[in-house]
Amino acid sequence: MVKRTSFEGDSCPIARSLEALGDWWSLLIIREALFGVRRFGEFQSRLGMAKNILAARLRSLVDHGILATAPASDGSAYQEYLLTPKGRGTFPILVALRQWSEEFDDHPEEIATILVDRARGRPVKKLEMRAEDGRLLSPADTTLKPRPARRRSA
Amino acid sequence: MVKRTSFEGDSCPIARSLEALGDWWSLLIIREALFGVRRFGEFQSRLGMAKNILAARLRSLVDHGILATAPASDGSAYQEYLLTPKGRGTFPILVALRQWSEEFDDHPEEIATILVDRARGRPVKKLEMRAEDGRLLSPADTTLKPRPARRRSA
DNA sequence: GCAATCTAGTTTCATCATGCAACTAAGGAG
DNA sequence: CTCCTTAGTTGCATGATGAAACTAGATTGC
Repeated sequence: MVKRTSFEGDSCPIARSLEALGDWWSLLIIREALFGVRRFGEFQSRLGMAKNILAARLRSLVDHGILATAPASDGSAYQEYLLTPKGRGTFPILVALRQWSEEFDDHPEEIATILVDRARGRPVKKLEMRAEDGRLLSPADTTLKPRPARRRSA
Repeated sequence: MVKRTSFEGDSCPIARSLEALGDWWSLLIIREALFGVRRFGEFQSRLGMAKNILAARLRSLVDHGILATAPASDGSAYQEYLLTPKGRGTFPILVALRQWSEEFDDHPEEIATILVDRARGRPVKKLEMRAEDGRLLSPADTTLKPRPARRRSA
């Protein structure tokens, strides 16, 4: 087998996420969907990507439960693609990618938009990692533990 | 040109991040680096990837300023790959991917590890988006604004 | 000091994925 | 009924990926 390696059976949750999101287009499609884009043609024109690739990605995202198809809301007989809760759950990932670019990009002047709190128009605060009790954590303050087996009584 | 589209000139910071991180292996290499992996052979054996691909990815990550090469710390004449601050700055992205998988994966029992606060051994809190004043924000509470032009006097 | 081995790659070649362009079939507009 | 739009699929050229073989310099054993 020379095909692209799949992370589907991998036990690492990061690899498992990448299995669904880790190609060049999926996260950008989700970004558009979060902006309210629903129709095939609108994804295609806004992202400027080839239609066959878009069709393949949409199918993959539906298969992974990130998008779902529904009859078009404008009354036409076409369908639209809507984010599921799992799809909306990717929002922190997109925010993390955005903030990383804002902080470390070599040409930040080329970044066109900033994410702001709608009520105040002020930038969203940097994502931070905290312990259950609220202490701010750095990478070095964390470690990995084996996942505890699920108890039957729970 | 039929080559893979590049997001390098794109004005969206998410696309720009994906330019550096958006392939199948880069984030996993960074994950290992965060665990302290530094040497070519150790990346290769832990990730189980082809050596030519690993060499290409390491070169790309160095080019993007995410890794830097340094003489090996064990005194040998080989070199090692160390995360730069920009590389360590990807940690929230990895945490976001991990938490998304933990929350939405269809087979969570296959996930082997959980990320915990080292001091208490308790799971890290979910990343949350907050306004400058600390208010918790949902995706709908945010919007995009054009980036303000940088003032010269600043 | 020299042969054997290890490390960190590069090269080769087969296969897969991506992307453009052309094609198609069902819907809608007039 | 005819034309245009939407949402795809198909074909083909090219780039990316991966397994395996190869290589050069570093290290180790003796």
